[in-house]
Amino acid sequence: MGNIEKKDISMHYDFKEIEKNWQDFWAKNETFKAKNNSDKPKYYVLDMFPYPSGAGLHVGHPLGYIASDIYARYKRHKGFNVLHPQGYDSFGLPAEQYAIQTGQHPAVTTAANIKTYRRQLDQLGFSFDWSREVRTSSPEYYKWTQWIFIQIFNSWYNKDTDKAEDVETLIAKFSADGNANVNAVCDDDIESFSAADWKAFSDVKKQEILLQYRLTYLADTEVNWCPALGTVLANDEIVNGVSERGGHTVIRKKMTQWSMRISAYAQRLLDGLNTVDWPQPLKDSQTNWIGRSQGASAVFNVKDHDEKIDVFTTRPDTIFGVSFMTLAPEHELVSKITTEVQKAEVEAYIEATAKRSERDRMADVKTISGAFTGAYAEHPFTKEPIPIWIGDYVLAGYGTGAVMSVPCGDQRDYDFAKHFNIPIPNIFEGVDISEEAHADKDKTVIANSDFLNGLPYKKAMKLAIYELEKLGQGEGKINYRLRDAVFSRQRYWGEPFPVYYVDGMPQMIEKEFLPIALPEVEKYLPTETGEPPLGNAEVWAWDTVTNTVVNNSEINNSTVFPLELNTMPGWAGSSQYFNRYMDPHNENEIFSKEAIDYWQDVDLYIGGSEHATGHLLYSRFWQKFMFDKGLVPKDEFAKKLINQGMITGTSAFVYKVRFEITQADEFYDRDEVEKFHAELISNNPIFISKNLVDKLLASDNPENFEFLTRKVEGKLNELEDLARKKFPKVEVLRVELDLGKNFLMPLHVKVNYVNASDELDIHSLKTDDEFGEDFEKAIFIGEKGEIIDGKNDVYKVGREVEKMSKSKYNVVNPDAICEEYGADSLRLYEMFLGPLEQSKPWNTAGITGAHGFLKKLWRLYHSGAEGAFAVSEDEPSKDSYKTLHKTIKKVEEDIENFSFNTSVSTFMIAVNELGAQKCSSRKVLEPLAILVSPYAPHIAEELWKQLGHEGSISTVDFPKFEEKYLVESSKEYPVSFNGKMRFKLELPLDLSKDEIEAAVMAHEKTAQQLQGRTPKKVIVVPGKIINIVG
RNA sequence: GCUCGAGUGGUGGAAUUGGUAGACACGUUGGACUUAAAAUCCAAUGGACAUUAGUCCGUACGGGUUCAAGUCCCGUCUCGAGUACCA
Repeated sequence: MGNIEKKDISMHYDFKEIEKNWQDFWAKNETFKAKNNSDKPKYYVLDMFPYPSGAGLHVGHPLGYIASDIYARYKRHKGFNVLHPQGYDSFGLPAEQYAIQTGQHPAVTTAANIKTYRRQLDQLGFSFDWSREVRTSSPEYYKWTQWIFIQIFNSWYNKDTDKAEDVETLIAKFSADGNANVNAVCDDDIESFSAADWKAFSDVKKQEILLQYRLTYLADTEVNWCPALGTVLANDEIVNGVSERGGHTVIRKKMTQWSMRISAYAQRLLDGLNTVDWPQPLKDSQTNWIGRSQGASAVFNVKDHDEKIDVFTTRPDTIFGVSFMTLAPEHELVSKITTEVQKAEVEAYIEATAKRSERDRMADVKTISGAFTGAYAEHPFTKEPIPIWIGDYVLAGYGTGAVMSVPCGDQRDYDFAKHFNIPIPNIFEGVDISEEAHADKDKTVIANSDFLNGLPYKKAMKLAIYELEKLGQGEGKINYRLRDAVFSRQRYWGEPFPVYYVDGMPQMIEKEFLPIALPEVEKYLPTETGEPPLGNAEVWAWDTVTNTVVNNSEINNSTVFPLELNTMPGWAGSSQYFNRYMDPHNENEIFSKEAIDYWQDVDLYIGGSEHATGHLLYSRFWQKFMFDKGLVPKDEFAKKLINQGMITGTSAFVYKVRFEITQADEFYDRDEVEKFHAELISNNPIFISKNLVDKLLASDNPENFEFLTRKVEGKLNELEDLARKKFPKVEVLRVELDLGKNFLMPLHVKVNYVNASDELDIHSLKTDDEFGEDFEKAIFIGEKGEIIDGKNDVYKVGREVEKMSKSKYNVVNPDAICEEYGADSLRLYEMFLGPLEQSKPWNTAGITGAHGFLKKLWRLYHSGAEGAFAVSEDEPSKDSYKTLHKTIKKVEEDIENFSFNTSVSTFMIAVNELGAQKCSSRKVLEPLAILVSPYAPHIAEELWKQLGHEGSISTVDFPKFEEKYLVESSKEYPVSFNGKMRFKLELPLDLSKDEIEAAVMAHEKTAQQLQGRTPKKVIVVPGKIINIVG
């Protein structure tokens, strides 16, 4: 052998060599390391934090990363100091579930997964500043998550200043005036106390009271408990009444949990949406989630009791239509007011509703159920008695958990009243309510309502509130659907709380002793006594003398105390990571003032829309909190946000024909015969090609089936022989095609065995490691109807767009694409597929277009002998200049508009044109390389180097567009007759309207079109179009 | 049910203010090169009729505005996403 010819890199487009070289170069030179100070303006481009899953990336995942990378690279060319970091949201359920099953420590699996992720990200050529990488599961990082938790704990929300303040200011108020004049967001059931009371309270009592005000607090809450996962879930982690992860049942349960008082920020979270450039659907879903509604609270006294029922209503104008009250079954008054007679019924009802899971409750919304308490409330105006019911259509968690039921104006109240035969008084003028409630507000006039008679909705509403306030039995009120967020998880693989307990009261650990590291445990399941997994830790107690974590055996509750056993939820680590990236290795502060003052906020944030009501809401909440504390300069962390669409898969199907065996089975054991048949059929499948499928489905012409039967006769006979050998005593034994209704069975096959023409590689399928055996004896009938044997025919698969998933065998791994076509091709193709925000199907076949483009691009710079690098110093032709500047203009506009798909087309057009022009001028090819560089950075760097430049292309100035190269002297006008384009006419652009009209009318084709008619009108839009009407 | 978003060739998609519908790419068909294949290059490619010149239809469907509508207005249908007893 000896001399294997070493190919000159300049000779052909060797993407493997090029991509590897430049990835090494970038890493070695830290090309994309961002400085925290610069004369350049800053720009912060961020991708949503990835969870490093075990499965690695498929081609759908990098879509957003490619877009953000293009934008980041573009901004560098435009003279910005760009921050483009990446890291891992590495706490999470999958690693823990794996740990439970295998005993493998989640840290080990997580580290391995991160390694795979990193390799996959690196091979795509992203311009991340890896020196800033963070991992939420590393103690250096979660130290600051714990620190933020402490800050939140030490804060309360002052409604007077409308911001979070230190609890010290609250304590000062308590000491001075008690709590009567404190205007705070806090628990509802707070007793009032004077300054003297406060001073007299025990220490524990004071702590208890403060907990009711803190922005994160410990309280008995109705939580969403998921028994299968063994943990509570936040509202956004439940989809359709089951857990988002795994789809497990969720039930309501009362538990002591940490909660975040996000409800304090409801209005500001709503208002902030108007200040950010985020997609409207995302804003809409946050708006819905926060669920602001304006109305009034009204107080109804309970007859023969001291109790009051506080309700929230959006329709105080309908207060005279109240004919009953409904309380949620969980409402605290229920047990107090229920009469002896009704007790049994009410208790039975409460028990029945408590048992139902969230999903059950949601599933039968239509079933009306409830019970009468026997008690009556008093109408604030008429003083009439109103029966009090309970019903599970009233939610304990919304408003006050009680409603004033106005059946004539609310469909749910109406249905409930109908079902239980409760009167339905009509308080609307001229409205028929015999069939359904009248929920319309506009054009509604109130009647039968005392002082509200004759008033329209808006006026009645104001007056009703005024009168309620006068009575001291209500006031105008705004209510939010947004609940406080449960912040405890009964899990191992999450941030430990920096909390220990003294007399049952939570105490924060001082900042200088953080982080409190996750302890080692024997097993990752809850303890036998039902405590969270940290209950298994042996070294999990806090020594207040040494300020260290010590063995549980040392707990004495005087100096050594038990630590918190819950961990923080998944969103804890991702709620401030974007700020930590600004100064990720700072050991003394979460980030320095200089860093945050320089970077300010995220300029562009790209990620999936699935985070709308989770991460993106919690992050905004924490940001606003940090803003209140003066820690960050902006109260919204991301100016612009884009949701990239999903890439779906294009599944491939083969079609199995069913066939049957008819026989007499009286000589043999039935089960045995059936088993044999089943095996015979599954071992000898017959597949028919796509067009035969279409033919058979299109008509019930029996000839098509006969044709098919003839084709497979040989095989059927062979099977019959096998069957006869096995069961010789059977005389009638026939194998034939099943021509019944479902004669076809589509089966997924791996998409990588299908080529661009949808032809199946049968040989590879049959030798597949996983499924080869299933197809070994299979017969494939091809497009022409031939049994495939070598190259006599081809088998075409059917295709269908489905979600990319392992079970559908349509997952495409970027590693394989990079291997065959290179990262630059993959990047271009992903962008070329369609608009970023839209979801679109992946089909590997199309990548040849992007790859072909790169080869053509390469050839432009390699027009020398045998493809050697060659550019000329000659002045480019006018056409080449025009092509270049047209491209600069379009690409710049496209990137600014995030329309990456159209700029790829633009590049293709440019290269096609320059190729046709035989352009090899440096003056065109140099700027072209820069234009392409954000999209296909490796090839651009290589070309830049060959053009004779030192160093990276990445910060070279973006080419400047010059209008003068596009100025034209003439235009090819489309000439339309009655709006239909008939021919084209080249005319100078400096002609006046009249001159254009004259030129067109003089044209022979015009006469031909008009055929002697006189046009009624001639429309001329100079530079655009000519339309002749007549 | 409610709230958004979208319907354009065989496929992904383009069309900037209402102004040449289908750019660009895949696929398909034919051709060149080759012993052959791959690669590459050239040509055609919305449909129907005519196969020279042309004509008609065509952006989910039905109306409307306009010299001109994929684009604007009204109504209908279909699909997708989010949300779901929120008083």
